[in-house]
Amino acid sequence: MSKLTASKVTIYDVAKKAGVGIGTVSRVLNNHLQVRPKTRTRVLEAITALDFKPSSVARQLSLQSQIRQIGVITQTFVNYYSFTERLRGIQQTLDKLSSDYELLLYTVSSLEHYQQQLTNIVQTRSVEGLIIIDLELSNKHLELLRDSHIPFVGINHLQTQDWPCIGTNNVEGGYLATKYLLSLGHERIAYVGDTFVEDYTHNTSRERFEGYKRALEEAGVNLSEDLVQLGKHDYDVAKQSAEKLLNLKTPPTAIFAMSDVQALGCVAAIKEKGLKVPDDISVLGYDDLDIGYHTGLSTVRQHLEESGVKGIEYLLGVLGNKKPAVPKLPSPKIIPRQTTRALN
Amino acid sequence: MSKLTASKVTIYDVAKKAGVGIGTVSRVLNNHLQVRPKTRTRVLEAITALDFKPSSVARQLSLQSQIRQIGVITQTFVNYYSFTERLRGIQQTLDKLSSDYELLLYTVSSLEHYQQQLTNIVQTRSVEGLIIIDLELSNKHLELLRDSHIPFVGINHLQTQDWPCIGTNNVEGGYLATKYLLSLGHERIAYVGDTFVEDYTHNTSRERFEGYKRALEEAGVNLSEDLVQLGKHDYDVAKQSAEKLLNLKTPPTAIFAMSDVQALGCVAAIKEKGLKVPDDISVLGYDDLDIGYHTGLSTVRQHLEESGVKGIEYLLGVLGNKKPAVPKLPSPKIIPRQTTRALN
DNA sequence: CTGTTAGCGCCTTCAG
DNA sequence: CTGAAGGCGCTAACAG
Repeated sequence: MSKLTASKVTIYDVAKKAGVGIGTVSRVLNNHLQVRPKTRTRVLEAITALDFKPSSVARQLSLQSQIRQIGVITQTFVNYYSFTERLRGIQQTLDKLSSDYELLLYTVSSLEHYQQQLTNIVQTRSVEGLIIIDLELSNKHLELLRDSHIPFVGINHLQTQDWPCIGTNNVEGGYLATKYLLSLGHERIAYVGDTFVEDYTHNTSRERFEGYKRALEEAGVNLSEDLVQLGKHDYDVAKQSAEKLLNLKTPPTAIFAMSDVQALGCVAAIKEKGLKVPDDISVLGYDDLDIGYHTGLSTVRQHLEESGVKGIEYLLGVLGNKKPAVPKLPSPKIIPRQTTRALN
Repeated sequence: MSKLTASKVTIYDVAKKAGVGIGTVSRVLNNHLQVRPKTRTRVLEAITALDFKPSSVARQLSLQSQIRQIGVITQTFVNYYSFTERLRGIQQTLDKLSSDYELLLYTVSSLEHYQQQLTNIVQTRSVEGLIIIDLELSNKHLELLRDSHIPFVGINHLQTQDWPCIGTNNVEGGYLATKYLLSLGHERIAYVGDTFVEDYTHNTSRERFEGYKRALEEAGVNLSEDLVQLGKHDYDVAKQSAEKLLNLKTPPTAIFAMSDVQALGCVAAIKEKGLKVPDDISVLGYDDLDIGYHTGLSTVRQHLEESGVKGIEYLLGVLGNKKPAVPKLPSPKIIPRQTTRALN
């Protein structure tokens, strides 16, 4: 039978209950062995009886030993493959470079949520640095972060804005992808990607589409509306998009999907239709996820894991008062595998 | 030119520099708007000049508002697919059920590291609850955690030990998997899995192998050593294992891999050899990862995401002083897709 | 509007 | 071996 009240139990309560001073309680708590076994047990009993839990905050303040944490903030696990590979880079590098920091994971599911999290982070200062993945930053919140003096870095795209960001150029990636397909002789090239949105998330799909458009223009190929399929970032949705494409009067001979997962959806649709990849239709993904490698998917490498590595390296540099330049990632790169081939 | 010294700057320093009292500094810090704009700016200037960063710890102590965190501890991103799906369940459910907690990610790379992390967690009490994924718990550390009164729950296998654990029965899973292949007429069934180890990680591979063995025995099928290929948990390693199997005098007609990733490695090896899945050889994975779905892999569902959901639900229950029973997961379940078929 | 003061819960001297 | 007292950095309530 323990008390049901949740009111804070402090060492004072424990000391009183055990009939000792708080100093003694503190000593048994920290295993300072100069405590007579008997009193020690008395204290221990009092602790369990009262269900006492020491306050880590008070302890830290007294000890002058702040727990150090680095925050990672991203969307709530939609599109979590690329996030995971980035996180892996972050985690492993953090492990290698410093054992002082713990990783705190923030996820946001809406604009409000995002803003609330940012505000919260700034106010509580629970985190010494922040990595922002796949998310935009409004001027207001940019200022907020700046004022807080909490170092931060974005990961996804090239640094274009006024804040440090690590990633590759999505427009270039889309451009390269499309040029690659063009070079294989394809002209009816479809684009399967996320719906363009103007919200708190980085508009990756639009950027890659821009590159796609530009490459087509340069090649003098008409961009036909019906070859552009936008939808939710999801395997099944992409599969449906591909089905629509296949049902066109003149279906595409190649599909450029803005992510590997979506590309796999397209591949599935094509196979279900009884067609072959790449013999009948080529499919090119984007990301170069591990699963792309595992499935033989042709894709565009955007150096996901490395982006995490560089991101955390940069942040640790700032925190260490070296004034590092914002690192650069290699350009996106075509990785041809077994889902693309030249048009006969 | 800012100071290079890192010695703590406090509000007292700021107050002195700005020629005001600490109360005023606190007020501008917290936007208590009863500050004359002029003094406000003075304070702000002092803050930037001194590069003052308020102590979140002192603030929390004063406000009596502990930041609440839940820890997730696991191996450092080997085998991160299943971990990620579990984490997704944890994260989403936490988001749904409570906005009070943040997720803290611990990863361990060795036994020492693991023990150090646990000790650290217990001592600093930085976390109010702990989810332990794919990791074992020695009696010593079990006691450590118990003494700390930090609620914890394991995720991977069925509760067999003396501590709460959520997961499915791996022996049963291996058994079902093998029985399924037997029912398709296969007898030369290979097992591709992780090397058996006795360390801090949960010995999942051995458990599934146990089930495999049992099913073969029951069916009166001889377990031949050369059909058992153990190695690192890795796509490429599994691929090599499969290559070895294919080079046997009498290769297997079916492969049971202990994970989807390894199963995909086997599939790749078979295809490279010019053989077809499942026409020539059946491959059965384990996990039911999203990528299994994406690739049409036959597999054993172990309810990964749901394990995360139940894990965090349980923990939140304990933290909320309801005394929840340890949740149970549905049994492992065969998910036949396109990589298994009956032997002709 | 602003300076001063009393804690927040714990750890660490310093006496006894 | 143990109790008492000061202080960690900050907030909030209280006088001015």
